[in-house]
Amino acid sequence: MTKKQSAEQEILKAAMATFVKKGRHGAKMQEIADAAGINKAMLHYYFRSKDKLYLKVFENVFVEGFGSLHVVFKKNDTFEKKLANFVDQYTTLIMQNPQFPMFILRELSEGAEDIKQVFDQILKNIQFNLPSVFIDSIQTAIKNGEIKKVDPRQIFITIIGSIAFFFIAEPLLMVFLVNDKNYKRSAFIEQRKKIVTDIILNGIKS
Amino acid sequence: MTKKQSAEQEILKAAMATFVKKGRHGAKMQEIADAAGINKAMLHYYFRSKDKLYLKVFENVFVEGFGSLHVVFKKNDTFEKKLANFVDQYTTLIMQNPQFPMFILRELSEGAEDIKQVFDQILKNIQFNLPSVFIDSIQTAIKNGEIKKVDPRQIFITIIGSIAFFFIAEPLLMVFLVNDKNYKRSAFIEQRKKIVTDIILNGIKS
DNA sequence: GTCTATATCTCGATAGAC
DNA sequence: GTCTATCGAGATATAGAC
Repeated sequence: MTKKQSAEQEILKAAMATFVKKGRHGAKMQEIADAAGINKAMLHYYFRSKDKLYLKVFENVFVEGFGSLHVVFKKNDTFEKKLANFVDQYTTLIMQNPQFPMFILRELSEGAEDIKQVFDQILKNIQFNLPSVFIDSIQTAIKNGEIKKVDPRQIFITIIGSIAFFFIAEPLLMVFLVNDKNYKRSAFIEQRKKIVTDIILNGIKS
Repeated sequence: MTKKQSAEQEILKAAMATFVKKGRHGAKMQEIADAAGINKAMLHYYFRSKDKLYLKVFENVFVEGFGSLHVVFKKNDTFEKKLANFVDQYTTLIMQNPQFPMFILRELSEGAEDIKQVFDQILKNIQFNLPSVFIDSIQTAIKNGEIKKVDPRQIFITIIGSIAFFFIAEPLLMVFLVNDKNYKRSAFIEQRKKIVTDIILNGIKS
């Protein structure tokens, strides 16, 4: 039996799906209500306004999607294994919600003031230290002689970008990949994990 | 003297800036009119509707921003030089309009039907063959023994992603980079050209 | 071609019955 | 808590004078 969720949870779920797909202004309250199978007035009853609902969604997406990602880096291990592990885990995480990265980046790129404030607040609350954990780890690997002396910030961006870009650009990439009879999404993504790890590791190892 | 452009051109220019920044639904006609220094009614006079203006903007952004990019690959040269050249040129191109990639990907990700149709039409008209030129070039390099046997589609995505991701994610990355007193955007981007080229080349060379 | 005024419509929000 | 009906703001679009 599918356990009936509370109306509030149903709304939030539907709102996440709708905002993630269409963005802050593209998504309509009626559309969210329909997706939740709930009357439009209830959205206001539970969340007061579209803005408040939207900000709640943004927070949820960020925390659910990326909040615990730095945990992947806590192990003591060779940089090679840390990298392979991270690429694998991060890719797998995104695969579950392929539109999350685009949503976060899109909303930040619009530069709305209220989003900036909420975002700062989120970062404080969840102690989102992925970059520093990451960069510390890279610096250690450089000192150990595992990898070449390359600006850790650049390596960080290259790793994250190599993983996330596929999902961000997927609708565009599909235009070209879909001609390909060999294209199978899940296999391609699995292949991608390995290749991204290989390229970056070979690209920076001593 | 600044040569006075036609009203139509002024509108299109303002519409591009506004839609690129705020997206299809975030941008308002009044805002565009103000940016163009032209009465709002003129927007409808020249472009009939917001939808039509928006689709025109999408087409212009894509063609202006990426339409001629494959030209960079026409030279007969080593793969190493072709890659370095491409990274340099593509980065420089995006730097002139850093928000173009996000705009294109964002609008495609929303999956609106009219955009899909216009997009198919654009691809036919401009013969956007960047991926095939790219992939052919990679396949040749594999046969020559210049680089390892790696799926060219994956290499393509990695190269494009490594370049574009910085600009797509810039508002997010700034949160972390800005603490850094050493951070100078233009220098960072120049440094990035070299590092991306190095990582990928070392990552895949035989 | 350009502008003012206004019509039309979409959508977020609320009132009030149940 | 939930629903129907409706309001009102704001945005697109048009009419019509110049």
